[in-house]
Amino acid sequence: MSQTGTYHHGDLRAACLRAARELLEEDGSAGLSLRAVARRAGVSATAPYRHYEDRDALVSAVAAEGYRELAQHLAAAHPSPSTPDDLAAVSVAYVRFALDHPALFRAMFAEPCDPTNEERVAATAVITEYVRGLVREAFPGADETGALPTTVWALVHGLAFLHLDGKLDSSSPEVVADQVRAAVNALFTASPALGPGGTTDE
Amino acid sequence: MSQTGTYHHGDLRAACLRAARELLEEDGSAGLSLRAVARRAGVSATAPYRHYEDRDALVSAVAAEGYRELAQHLAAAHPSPSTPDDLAAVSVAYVRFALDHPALFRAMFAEPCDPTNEERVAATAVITEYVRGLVREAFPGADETGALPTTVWALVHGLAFLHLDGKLDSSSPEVVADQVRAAVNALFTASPALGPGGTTDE
DNA sequence: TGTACATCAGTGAACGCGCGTTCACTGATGTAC
DNA sequence: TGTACATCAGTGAACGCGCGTTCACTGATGTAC
Repeated sequence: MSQTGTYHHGDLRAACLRAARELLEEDGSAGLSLRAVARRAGVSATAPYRHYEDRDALVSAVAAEGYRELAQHLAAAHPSPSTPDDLAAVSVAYVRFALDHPALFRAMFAEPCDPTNEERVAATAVITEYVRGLVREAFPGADETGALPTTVWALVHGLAFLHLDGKLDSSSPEVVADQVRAAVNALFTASPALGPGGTTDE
Repeated sequence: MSQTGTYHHGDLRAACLRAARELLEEDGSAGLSLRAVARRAGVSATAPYRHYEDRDALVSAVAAEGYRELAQHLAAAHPSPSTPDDLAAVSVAYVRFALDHPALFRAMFAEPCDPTNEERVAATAVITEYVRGLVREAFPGADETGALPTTVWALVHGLAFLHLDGKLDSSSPEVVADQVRAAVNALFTASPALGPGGTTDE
């Protein structure tokens, strides 16, 4: 436990993760290099190799951490939503997370990643199940076809990405939140005027 | 019009665009370098600079082309949808486009891009308006709040990205299409069991 | 129709850069006796 | 409590790479007269 502070770092693994997160937010995924991480952690360029097999392993670790944080963030918004409004609150939290950690969110979702990394695959499975589970538990009856959880997730995920990419008005958190709530509402309240009935023309 | 084929290329601008597209699909956005494009076009490393100011300009041109093609692809699926089923068909086309051109689609949407490039900004505006317009014209009455076009777009966009990222079953085009239709249907047919009525608890 | 010349679209050498990764190494740590 | 030694976690030089971009250049084109 005696750290001279010079040679042995103490917890370089965690320090690398932290540095990687910072670089990601500052310079985007292009700025996330092993050498930059080492530099920021105040350590030689090759030191991180003691803790991560290669660059991909680091990126996957960052993504996995992101998934865990996202799940926590959603749980904090509402631990067990049971009404459309509850679900809207969780949805707002999802989109907010994306906007607050844009590069991290992109790294989590918008990058081809090797499915070799166990930690990452596991973390992905956890968040996937968590999100689906939220909807399923909120509306157990509505899940006959099984499409609802996916629909809700896709809707919210799409909002997150469109905001991230500047395709929607993200000028203030309130504007974003209102828009997310409106969209989720649209999903859960029918638009009677549209009733297709038998308009299928094929 | 007399091309020796050696010195003057003829239409290097277009050839670069084509090469960039190919590289994108083969190696992902990481493979899209100006030098690789030049190599593939059979031209010296610096020749592309005659046609594109820098790498970003090339990427933006690729993205802009992608937007135009996406719009054409959607129009081909259904030129003027007016029922939920029509809209579902267009939605399927949207997701299919993403899955058929994954790296292009990512370049179009999942990458921070400079808003300086006029061509790109314009192309973005066109596709945005096109997509929103589709929904608005299909259901003019339903657009009181203005949320519906965004909701539909976000839903479909989210499905595209979740599929792209391997979070949903994309094993066959039919499976994907069914899922997209189911999701769009869920949006346009209410789930009466859920009716919130007055469950807002805030 | 022929020629002079401006312009255009390429070339290729060169620059400096940061990257991932390897390697043999060495200083610090902690454990067995 | 002291010491020998295995192990662990760093170092730093070095490799080869591909990149974006600059520069002065040159071959081809086409137009004015």
